[in-house]
Amino acid sequence: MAIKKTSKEEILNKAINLFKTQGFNHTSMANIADECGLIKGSIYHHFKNKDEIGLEALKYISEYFDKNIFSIKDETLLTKEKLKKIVKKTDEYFLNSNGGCLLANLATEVSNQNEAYKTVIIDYFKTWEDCLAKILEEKYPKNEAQDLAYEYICSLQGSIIMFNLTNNKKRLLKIGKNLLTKV
Amino acid sequence: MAIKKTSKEEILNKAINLFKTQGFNHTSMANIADECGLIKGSIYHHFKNKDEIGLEALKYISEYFDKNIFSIKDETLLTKEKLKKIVKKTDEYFLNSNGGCLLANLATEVSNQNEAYKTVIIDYFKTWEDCLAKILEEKYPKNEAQDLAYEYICSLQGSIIMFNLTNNKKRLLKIGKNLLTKV
Amino acid sequence: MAIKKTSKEEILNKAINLFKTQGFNHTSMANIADECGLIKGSIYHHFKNKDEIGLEALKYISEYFDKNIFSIKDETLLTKEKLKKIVKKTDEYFLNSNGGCLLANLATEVSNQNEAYKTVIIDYFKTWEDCLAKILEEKYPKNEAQDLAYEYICSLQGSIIMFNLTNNKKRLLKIGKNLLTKV
Amino acid sequence: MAIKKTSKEEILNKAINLFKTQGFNHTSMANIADECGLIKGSIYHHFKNKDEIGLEALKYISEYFDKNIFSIKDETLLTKEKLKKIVKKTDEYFLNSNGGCLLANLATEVSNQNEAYKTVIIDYFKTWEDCLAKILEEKYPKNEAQDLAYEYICSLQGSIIMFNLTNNKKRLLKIGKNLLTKV
DNA sequence: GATGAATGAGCGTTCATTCAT
DNA sequence: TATGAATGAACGCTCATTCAT
Repeated sequence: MAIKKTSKEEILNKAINLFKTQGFNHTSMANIADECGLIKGSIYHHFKNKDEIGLEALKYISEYFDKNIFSIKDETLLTKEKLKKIVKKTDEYFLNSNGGCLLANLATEVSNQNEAYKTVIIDYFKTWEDCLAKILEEKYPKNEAQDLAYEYICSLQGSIIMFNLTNNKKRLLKIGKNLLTKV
Repeated sequence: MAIKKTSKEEILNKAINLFKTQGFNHTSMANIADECGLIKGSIYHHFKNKDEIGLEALKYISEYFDKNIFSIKDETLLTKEKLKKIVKKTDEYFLNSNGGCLLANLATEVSNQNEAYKTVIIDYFKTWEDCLAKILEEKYPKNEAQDLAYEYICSLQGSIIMFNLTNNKKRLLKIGKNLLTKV
Repeated sequence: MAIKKTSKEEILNKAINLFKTQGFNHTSMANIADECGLIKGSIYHHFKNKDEIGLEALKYISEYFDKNIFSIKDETLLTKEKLKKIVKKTDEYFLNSNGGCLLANLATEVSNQNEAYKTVIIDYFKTWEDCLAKILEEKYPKNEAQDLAYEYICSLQGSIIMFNLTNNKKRLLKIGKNLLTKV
Repeated sequence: MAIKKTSKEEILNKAINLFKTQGFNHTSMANIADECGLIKGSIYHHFKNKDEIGLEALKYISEYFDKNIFSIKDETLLTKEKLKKIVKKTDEYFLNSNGGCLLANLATEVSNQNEAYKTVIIDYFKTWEDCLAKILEEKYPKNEAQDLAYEYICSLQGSIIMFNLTNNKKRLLKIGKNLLTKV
């Protein structure tokens, strides 16, 4: 025994998948452990408790967006090209994200009971909005840019819920296309 | 003993509130019973099991929308007036609905594991979309009307998630206003 | 199922026995349940948690002493007779109390971590001391009476520890005899 | 790696403190390791298992008493002086012993389940009693000397329990003073 | 219809212990 | 020797559910 069988990141990835498809409260430590080929007690070698897994899961995804998507706003591209790139990467992410957006899911399922979660989630959506607004400001006044950004994120989040129910890809992609018509 | 202390509807209402604010899986039969002044065993005189409460909760809300909001489409009013009335009632409902939209919440939390839930939820959103589309068709071609309806519902659902996080009423109301500019 | 199989008092008595012979921390809810012919979850119908069982166990014994032993101080008997009666009942109790004095045991095992326990335990020993002191005051000045009472209780408690190790009844009884030579 | 960070004796001392203040069963291997700046697995390089730590802890204290206190009986001093010296050292030990007498504590908490522990504990108290009896025999007949020794130890042990509850030093010291009045 | 007592499975967590590195 | 990762059993506790009263 005592051979290294897993890593913090692997556990996190398996947990994220389970949280998205089964919900946070319906995912047990045993479920996560199973998925990693461990027994549930072993998870505690890597995480203090279940809440910590949830919090680190939220931060993990949040950081993924920061690094891979939101950072595009600072690239030297034409307005339209920047937005196109962001929309493309965002669409790709959610089309392949079985179970939707973890941040939004946990916003509805647990953020009422967990202030630390709530803070990360609010921060994620604010950063997203600011990222898009900054690009849109190249063509729109500040307020309008912010509103457009907000409305896009809302429609996308609503659309992800619908995509989960109906699996209609076209409709999901339409939200991004709509945004691109604005620049 | 054997005094009637409660009704099915009362239990349902208390359960709906708990499901919305705490999530379905995090709400126990004991929580629901407590809220009704009963002990948990007594709930089973009214509902077969917890899943039935969830299902009837979804249907209860769905029927509320059918009767009180979606039916407006058949009233004899000008296009704009009809839409105005629907938006007003919808906004009122969600502004006062602590914890957001139960249908959308359960769509993310449990619909993956419960086909009966999923069916009701899909039907609810379809009916909603058709209701709006029917009105918008008075001014738009069929496809466009359907798209506008879908996009409004998506933005509203996304906006409800944000409202739950930030409590910003103005932004929630903006979604409806946006729709009304379209007619 | 659902037939009444036990009572709060029965659970308490079984728990007391286990706490005394195995220690509080080494007695599991499953141990207590086993002893009562229940499964561990069922215990929670009668007690909120394990700490409550411990606290009620302490109070239960404390009240037994109040009612059956300490109350003797108010009976209309000669000083010597009162003391004799108390010593006799006390000796009987501890000779048949497998595992010693729960109050003293929990004083060493858990009172450091549980203020509520500590309070009950301190109160028990104070009441005991005051009871004996009141009787001894009939023959001794106040201070001396209090000291004699205290020393008796200490020797008895020490003696109970030894009795648990060696099972020497005579030595346990000697402590009471000693006290009686004082009046 | 493989640097010597600790010694058996250091672990033992930390463990003794924890056993006395938290109880044996409530002290985990991780608690002990923490206190030593190790991780729990490392403890097993020094001790076979937790029971061995407990047993060696008991022996360690027992030997301390043998060497530093019980040995006084063989010094060339007047009876009263010998007793005085023993009482002084004993009082000092227990006044500074956070959590009381480990031997007595484990006598109540675990000796019922562990014969090896029980043997060491019984032996400790027997040696103590014999030590005092031998000195008292210089002034008293054998039986009486043994009884006085036994009663002193019992009162002291009971008094240590009370000291832990009330922190009243004076009362603890009174037990020793009492003994000294006897010679 | 309501209650109180029970059940068995499962929860998140901690435990003592093992062992390759 | 020390470490980090693992194990399996047990912990206290909660769950949805059942049913005689």
